[in-house]
Amino acid sequence: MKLQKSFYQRENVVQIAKELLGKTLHTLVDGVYTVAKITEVEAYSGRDDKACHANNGVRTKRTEVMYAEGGHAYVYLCYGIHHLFNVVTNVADKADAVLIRAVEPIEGIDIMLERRKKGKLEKGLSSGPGTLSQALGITTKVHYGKWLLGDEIWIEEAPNLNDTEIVVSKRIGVDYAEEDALKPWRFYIKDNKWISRK
DNA sequence: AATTAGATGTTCT
DNA sequence: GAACATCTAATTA
Repeated sequence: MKLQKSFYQRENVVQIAKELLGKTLHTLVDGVYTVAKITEVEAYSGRDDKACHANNGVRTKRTEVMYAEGGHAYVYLCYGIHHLFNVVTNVADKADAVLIRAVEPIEGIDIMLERRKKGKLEKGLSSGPGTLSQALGITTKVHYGKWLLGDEIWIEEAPNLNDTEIVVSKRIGVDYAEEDALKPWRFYIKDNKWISRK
């Protein structure tokens, strides 16, 4: 069962980010189906968060989808190489989003190995925001602005985790955001090996 | 084990 | 031109 609009369009991005842990991310690209469990996420807020690309109304071609209603995919190119996948949340014009940072491969593993040019299943296959996108075939070209209730990319329901199974930390790679870099908005599943880093 | 360089699109200066 | 929500392979210690 796909997560519905009502899940994405709530107010609290941080809460949504937490609840995404343990859910499954599904992609169907070029007729190939893959599934992976979300193990690590980060929340970004469109207001009062210097780490967010769309902070305080910054509106460019790249950030445009973040201003759409919750339930769209925000995919952008990082360092000119990596496609990073985000889920837009909240109602239109708020520009909140959740970055998916790591996943655990569930289905279509042979396809992921091929896309990543790896010989065997190992941590490096999909634990990291750039590598997970490559494993699942997510690209800016195909997925930027896609509606998450369609049949190319979507997330399916799963029970929420207990707080005791979730580890909280500050976000990765956002030191330039001054005091906002300290926000405890990164969450990952405790004792799961599919994590970008401790 | 830790550090570094190189890949390179989009945005801002 | 510089910085950036990164990853990998190579080099140094």
